[in-house]
Amino acid sequence: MTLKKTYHMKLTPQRLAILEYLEGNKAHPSASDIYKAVSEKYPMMSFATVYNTLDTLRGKKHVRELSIDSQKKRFDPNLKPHHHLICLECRAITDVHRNFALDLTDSERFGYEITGNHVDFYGVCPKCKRGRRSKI
Amino acid sequence: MTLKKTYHMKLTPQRLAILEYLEGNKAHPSASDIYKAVSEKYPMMSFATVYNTLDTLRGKKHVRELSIDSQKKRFDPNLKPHHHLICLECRAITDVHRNFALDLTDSERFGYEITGNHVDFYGVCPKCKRGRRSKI
DNA sequence: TTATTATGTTATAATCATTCTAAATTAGAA
DNA sequence: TTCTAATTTAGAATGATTATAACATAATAA
Ligand SMILES: [Mn+2]
Ligand SMILES: [Mn+2]
Ligand SMILES: [Zn+2]
Ligand SMILES: [Zn+2]
Repeated sequence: MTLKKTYHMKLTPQRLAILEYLEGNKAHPSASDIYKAVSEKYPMMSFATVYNTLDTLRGKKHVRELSIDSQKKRFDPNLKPHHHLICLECRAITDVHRNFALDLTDSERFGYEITGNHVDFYGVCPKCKRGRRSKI
Repeated sequence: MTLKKTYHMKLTPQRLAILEYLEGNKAHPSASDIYKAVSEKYPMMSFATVYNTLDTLRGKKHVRELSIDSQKKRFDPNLKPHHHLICLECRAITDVHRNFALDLTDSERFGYEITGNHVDFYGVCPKCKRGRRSKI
């Protein structure tokens, strides 16, 4: 009953499997990552259900949808406000938990009402740096 | 001859039309925005050429590709380092020219070699704020 | 200037992520 | 247990982007 109180949605086996996969997941998986992982354990799972569930979870603010990757949406179950560090070679995404005080002046605001911000740091992850060295 | 020196690529009428459209364009257009605008003047223009040209321009660092919009890539001919202010309702993108000193500590860096950063500010643009009010 | 050719353009097909549809199933309320 | 609105499913549809291969041409050099 506690899960139902938390999520405010019908708890189907499919949804529980997706939630279990997302719980504490720091990899920022895409819909197909989730489908691949979850359908191994639950082969009845449909791709549409992954999309439907992610859409419902996003609507209820249980996951954040990231547009970091222009190929596909990626999803983040970590709801604490935070930023990201992105490897330009392998597209790995790592959390940056720091509160940057980023305020715009009125003239920079252009009449917008600002509700939030997000910083992307770009670079090369340690794994890809190692890979580079071995190719020289 | 000066254009050729600037761009280091064959200058075809199609490319010149695209470059002319992008010159000073602050709207951060998508490939289809560009195709629509340019093919009005140059109806022989193919969609593939828009993609090919954008790819070439990106490779030569004459445009930046933005992944702000998860539906489609958007392109920015403004090469000065800057950040963006995004309307969550109409997806308008406005430039923010300010240099934020955003440095990560070693422990936040996770072994990454950091090459840059980009801040997205989210909010509602003045046009959409007006639209909201009239719907109340 | 003209011929040559590497490069660019085009229509079209292919691909990939995502959304839609409509029929079958089911979680949770009564 | 029964009932029903919500969910799942396979598959089709859509939309952005990329690939293909025949045709055209900008830029180079003779
Ligand atoms: Mn995260
Ligand atoms: Mn810009
Ligand atoms: Zn990497
Ligand atoms: Zn707006």
